[in-house]
Amino acid sequence: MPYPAKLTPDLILSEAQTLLDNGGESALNMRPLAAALHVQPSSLYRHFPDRGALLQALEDAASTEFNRVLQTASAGKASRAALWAAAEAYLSYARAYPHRYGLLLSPHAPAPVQPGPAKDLWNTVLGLVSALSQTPDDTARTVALWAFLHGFVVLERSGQFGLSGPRGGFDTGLTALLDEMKRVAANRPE
Amino acid sequence: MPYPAKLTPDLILSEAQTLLDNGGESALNMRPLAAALHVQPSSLYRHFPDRGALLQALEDAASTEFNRVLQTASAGKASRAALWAAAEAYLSYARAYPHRYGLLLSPHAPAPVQPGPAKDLWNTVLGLVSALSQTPDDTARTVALWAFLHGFVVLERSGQFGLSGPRGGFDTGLTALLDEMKRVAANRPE
DNA sequence: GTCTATACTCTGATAGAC
DNA sequence: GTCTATCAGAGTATAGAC
Repeated sequence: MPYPAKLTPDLILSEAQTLLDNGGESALNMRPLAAALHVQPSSLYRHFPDRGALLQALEDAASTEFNRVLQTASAGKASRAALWAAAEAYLSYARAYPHRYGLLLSPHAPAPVQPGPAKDLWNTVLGLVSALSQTPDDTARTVALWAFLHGFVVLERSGQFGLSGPRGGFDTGLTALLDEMKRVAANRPE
Repeated sequence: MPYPAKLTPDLILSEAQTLLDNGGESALNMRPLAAALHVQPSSLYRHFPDRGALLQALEDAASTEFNRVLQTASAGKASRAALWAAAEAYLSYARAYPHRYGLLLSPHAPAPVQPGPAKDLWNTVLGLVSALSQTPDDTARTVALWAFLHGFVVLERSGQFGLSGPRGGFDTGLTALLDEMKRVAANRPE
């Protein structure tokens, strides 16, 4: 009484996504994945050359998805509101899908210098920041904002804050960074 | 012709520190550690009950060391200069000892809510921030600054920035956060 | 294209001789 | 207090039957 038992890349990826979401990268192993698909581990290798290929596929999907989330959140808003909304969406996504988010900034993740989904994601934030600061290609402020957002996500997740403080820290820090961008824009046409 | 061959907790910790610094937590394993000490793996268990105890000892040492570094860097400076110096020291330490730093913010690290070395570290930064913002127990701004610093460290390390931008992002972001603290202080006696 | 069976390497940890 | 020997488990990946 074999189950559907027909393996396709998409079916494998779907189950792999579930394992990733539940237990993180370290829980995405070939044996449990095969078990969840009612298949022997060796069968997976007919569809993906190795575990790394599986992770890469999930990583690309997460980059694309995350990028779309940020764009949707900021679409049609004025520059400061757009960036604020994107920042909120950033936080929400990282909370909702911590392990997908973790995949995006894993050590082996390709730097966003090379074309690809990660680069697209970078460009989305770069565009929002540059619009607010009215500074073309404002990498410095993009880096600063991204560092703040990522650091907040990581610290919050690791429980390094107590129970108080985190949310206030987010609003305070974000306000400080966005206000500075706005201030620069005001002084720019000088 | 056995080597010094006498095992002490400090000797073990010293070698463990080397392994950690070279390859991170995942490189700190009992077999390589024993080999480096010219000893059999089982011998280590006479001095440490398990691997976790070893990691905990290294983590406490790193917290204490890091705290001392920040205090030394900021000692005797005016509030803004003190905080800026501490931030620079934070970055330098994380760059110089990435794996010790990584231990401090590992998922299993105790939240700085409980007394201990981690709490002391938190209090150091909290004190510097509160002095500048002239806001007692200013957890929100401490969280914001810490998030920024940690995020910057992580992103820089993972190569997520290109070759340009990082350093400018650090100065820009730090300036924005510290200026806001100073501004709040100015408006406080109101 | 899935199966059985297995090779290989790594991990932490323990029992008991000396 | 270090040793030999071993347990028990994890992991990725491959060969070859069907």
